[in-house]
Amino acid sequence: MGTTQLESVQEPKYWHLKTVLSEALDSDFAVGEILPNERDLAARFGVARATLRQALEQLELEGRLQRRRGVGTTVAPPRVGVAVSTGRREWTGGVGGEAWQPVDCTMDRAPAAVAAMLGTDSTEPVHVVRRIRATHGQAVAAELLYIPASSVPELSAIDAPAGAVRARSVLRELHRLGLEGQDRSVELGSARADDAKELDRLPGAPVLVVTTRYFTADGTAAVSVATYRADTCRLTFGDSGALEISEEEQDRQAS
Amino acid sequence: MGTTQLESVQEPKYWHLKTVLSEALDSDFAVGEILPNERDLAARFGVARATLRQALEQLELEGRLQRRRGVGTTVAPPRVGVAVSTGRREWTGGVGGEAWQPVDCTMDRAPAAVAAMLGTDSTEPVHVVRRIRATHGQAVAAELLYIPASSVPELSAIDAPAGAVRARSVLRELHRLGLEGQDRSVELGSARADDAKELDRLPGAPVLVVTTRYFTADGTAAVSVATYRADTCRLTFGDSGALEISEEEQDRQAS
DNA sequence: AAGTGGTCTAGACCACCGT
DNA sequence: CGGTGGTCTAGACCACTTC
Repeated sequence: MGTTQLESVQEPKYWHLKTVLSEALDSDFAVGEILPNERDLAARFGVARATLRQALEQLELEGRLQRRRGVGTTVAPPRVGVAVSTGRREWTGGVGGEAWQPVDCTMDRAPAAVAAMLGTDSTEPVHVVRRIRATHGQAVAAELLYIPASSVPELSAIDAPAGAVRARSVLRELHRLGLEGQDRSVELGSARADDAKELDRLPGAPVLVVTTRYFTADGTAAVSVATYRADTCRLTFGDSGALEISEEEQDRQAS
Repeated sequence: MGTTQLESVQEPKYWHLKTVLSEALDSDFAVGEILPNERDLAARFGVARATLRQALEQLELEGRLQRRRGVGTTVAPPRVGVAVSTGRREWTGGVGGEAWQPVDCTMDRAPAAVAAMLGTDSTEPVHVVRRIRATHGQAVAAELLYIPASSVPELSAIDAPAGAVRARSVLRELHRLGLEGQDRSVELGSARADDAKELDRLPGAPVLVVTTRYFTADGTAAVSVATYRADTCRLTFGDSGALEISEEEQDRQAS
């Protein structure tokens, strides 16, 4: 051998640990089952707790585990597919478990990045609608919708009472515009404190940030920034007439 | 000693640290600039290196920083938008920086999850085409394309030499089928060792996993599993005639 | 060889949940 | 209250890159 490297490259302990645990999850555990606590697990594998935690963090990132402070670590169900399709009826939203639920509506300055997309002055206040999306009774996404007052001129005179009621009227106005198209992007982020609270996660939890621009003939009418729980969600996109899997079908497959 | 009276707020140190660093990145650093090393930074902020690292990890996750072992920590450029659109000409791919580059083609068993989507027996070997996608000279994604032999019957007799040449001929056959649609999903994952190597990252690095099913009239013709670097990529989807931003435009905006 | 980030340890205390 | 995961420390050594 001499100068050549050892054939078995040294694999980090936490990586090997992750593999072992992953296989154990497949064979020895059922969804929802509680794992031994971190101190016991670390002792069983003969590693420090920090090392064990590094493996658990990876598995949680991959949606295999769910950890809750004060409770324990459980085996997570498969990720739920969430449709982020070219939704024609996006604003209204069905009454089923799929719906966006308006929570609040305020008037505020848009963040610089959003103002740039809207093509407005960043000091000009815009309508900010907060919506929550739930599936199977679980909150999966929190959204902030930014709508320049100029996009919904009818509303400026109304000045409805704040809260969900006003949110709905803004959405109604927006729906009335007749949107011509949209433009989406997805990237990884970490949950802000307010979003984390809505999603029942700790601040900094990994999220998929979906940014959508809504167009009318006049230009960008609104911008949405939606943060989806990365641990529990798989975003699905319906392309070119492909069959979009329905919620009911998913439930059947799961059972 | 333990905790000093760090304000009355119970904000974790690493979280506060992340905020401070993030603001410093905005004001005091240019893209590409090298930060002080972790030991110095930790000392400067009066925290343990592990705590400082927790903050850096978050910032790297958000695409603000780039860390390389043996080199240092640098300020990352804004994430590059990568089109994952309803690509009609997906198989061929232009010659520009946007292209998928075929690397290899083997015959192997598909993973169980892929076999399920293909609707084939998981023991039946399929063509496995490996492709790399690069933008601006940077590898951004690694893909495995699974194609049942039954989808490309013309090819079974040919048995071209392995490698990129065979990969290209398989893609050509697939292109000839006339695909009717596709079905995409995006989720968070961690890079396998082989993908990590292609993407110049460490194993376990966060990636966006884009799974695509390609349909013909007969059913699913192929399944692609592409892993994009989550730190450097923002996936963009062209919906319903929306303007897809071109690479050239992005470059102009960046400057 | 020197310097960087990556891994690992063995503790400690804190915040939160259930009982 | 006891038990859980979350944060934090002050070290140590390793793998890698660069000079």
